[in-house]
Amino acid sequence: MVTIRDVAKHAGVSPATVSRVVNGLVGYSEETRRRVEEAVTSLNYETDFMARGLKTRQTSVIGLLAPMVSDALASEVMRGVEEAAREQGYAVMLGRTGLQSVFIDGYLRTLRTYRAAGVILISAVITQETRQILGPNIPIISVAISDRSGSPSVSIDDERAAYDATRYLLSLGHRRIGLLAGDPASVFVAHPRQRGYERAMAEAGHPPVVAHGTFFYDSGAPGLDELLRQDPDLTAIFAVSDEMAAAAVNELQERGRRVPDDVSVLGFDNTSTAQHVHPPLSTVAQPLEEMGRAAVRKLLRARNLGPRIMPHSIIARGSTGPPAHQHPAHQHQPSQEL
Amino acid sequence: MVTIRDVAKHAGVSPATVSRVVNGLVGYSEETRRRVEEAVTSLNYETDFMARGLKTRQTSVIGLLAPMVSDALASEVMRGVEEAAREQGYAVMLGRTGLQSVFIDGYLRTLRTYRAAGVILISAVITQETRQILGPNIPIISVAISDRSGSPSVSIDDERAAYDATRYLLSLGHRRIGLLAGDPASVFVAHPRQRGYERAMAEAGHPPVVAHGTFFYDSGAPGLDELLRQDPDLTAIFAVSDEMAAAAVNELQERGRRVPDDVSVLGFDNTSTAQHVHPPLSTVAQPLEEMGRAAVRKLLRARNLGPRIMPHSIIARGSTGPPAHQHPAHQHQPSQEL
DNA sequence: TTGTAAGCGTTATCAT
DNA sequence: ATGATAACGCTTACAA
Repeated sequence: MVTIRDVAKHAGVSPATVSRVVNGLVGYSEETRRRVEEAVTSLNYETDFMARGLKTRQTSVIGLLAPMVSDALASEVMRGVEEAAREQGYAVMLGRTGLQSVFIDGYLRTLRTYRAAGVILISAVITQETRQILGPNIPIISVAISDRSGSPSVSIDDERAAYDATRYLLSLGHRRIGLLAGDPASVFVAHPRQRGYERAMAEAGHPPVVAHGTFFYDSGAPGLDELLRQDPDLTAIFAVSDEMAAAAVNELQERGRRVPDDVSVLGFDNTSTAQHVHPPLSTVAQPLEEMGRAAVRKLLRARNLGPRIMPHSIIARGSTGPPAHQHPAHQHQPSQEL
Repeated sequence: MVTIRDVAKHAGVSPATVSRVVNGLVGYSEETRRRVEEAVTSLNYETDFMARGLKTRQTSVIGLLAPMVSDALASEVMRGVEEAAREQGYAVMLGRTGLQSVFIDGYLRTLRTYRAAGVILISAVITQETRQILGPNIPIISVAISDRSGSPSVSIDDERAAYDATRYLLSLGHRRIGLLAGDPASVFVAHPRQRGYERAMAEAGHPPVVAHGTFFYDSGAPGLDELLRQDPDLTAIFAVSDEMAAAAVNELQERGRRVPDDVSVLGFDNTSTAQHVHPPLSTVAQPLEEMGRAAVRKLLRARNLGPRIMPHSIIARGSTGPPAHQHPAHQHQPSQEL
């Protein structure tokens, strides 16, 4: 292995000077710089991160903790994180965490002993304990989750996004809109999304119709079933994840109902799943990749305080449209544009 | 920060002894062990990986390089890698690589200076250059790619799997089977999969019908179009990725053809995509997660030589069935079980 | 502008 | 069975 001393010898300077040049500090002549750089390339020298880390008490690694939940979502964020990290010269250390915080603690500890430059949490909330394990020197930030604690975070306004999405369905003329919600106990974003829906429905004077799923595909069909049991005349389904929405579309068609002619379906997150169903899913988009990039930048800046809210948007694809007509027994409602 | 000296002092022994106990080496009395362990827990001591890495020239880091291609596939493998690594006390350092090897070289260098314990390559092939950058001390292994070079790898037999898949379609009674192939130039598995299909078709005495896509969803519809142009009477489509197969299913239905009644569709990889289409995709399954786990184990064993072939299987779901009947102009072929 | 030297926290060698 | 001590390769005061 070629060390900094080898380079120093080759360039005829001291190790200290080599270190200065390599790290772009000040305090050497142009001529020296040239000679050192020549030596570096000709010897193919590379800084030993272990030695540097031991000395500086910092490494260029960013810890990235992602849950097993909604892989497609985490994948998008990860892409953004990885790209931004690479551009800034950081490596990404990956940990997959379940819903249990058992693993997350372990990872946090590992990250601390590796002297990580920072930690990014996808779809998980920063607790007191989290902060405590990490100690005061390692910053942490959460992504894609509406954090109410005021901790550093990058996310959309989930409540508002769900509200807007419901308004969108309302503006299409729908009145009987069912919510395929998530389990608030296990997934944090479930709660604000449900609140947004309920607020929009309340404002419009329509009763909410809610069933709970797990965010995963498998829970979509049973959830739809439950919704339809509560109100067989639903003309629109709003699912808080694309996977559940996709399952709803497929199950609806299985039952002989056309999408969107008979029932509209709206998803959430704009993951790749949304485009793989037929018709493709209208959905609420989060700028996932950009959120990942933003998280890295925010983490690495000194001022890493408070939440950062990113814009959401509603992408209308084929799975939503105006309602055909209400159930024969009910009054006919012409579709209305808002 | 609490160091090994603090523990030594607390336990009334030397740092060397603490090190021996912590690392489970020999050379200390039962009584000493007890005292040291008490000190470790009561001081909450944790080994500094940087210092250890500097000294031992090794860290418990496994580098994981995944392409942007077919995210769902990489995700599955990653899960297996991450789990196995954690169980063995290793951390995973993630790099996403494009199809270009530009990034991969950079990551390899980073991994080397971090003194990684080993490197896992998903869907990418180990080249001479790769090996050279890594040096002789860091083992590397590729996953989910049929490597012909004899380098360490974990994969299925892609040629054989495609052959078996085609035979499966043949056994259902299909004669006119189109292949939605991948681009052999950009994705390595494309080639053996195409060969397997061609071999099975040749043996059965049927002409191959081939169109090329990119493995991604978007290339599915155009690919199907091309296939149907070559032979409008195709009764089965075999796509070498689930994404292309999903696109084919959707496009087929868009054109008013029923799946599988009019046309059967078979996918490849058994990613989550396969279950999100309607009807759910029959597909060729690779034990992706298990392959990830196997890769970690193989990497960490001393004897890490040659390829390891994992079993593939064909999962019949709703998208395949016997052909209804041939084109009216042709002879009727009763469906036949093989 | 440049060099010397003292660690960073650990492990490994060599005594005892 | 245990302890001194010397590295590992780097950064950083402090000197010059």
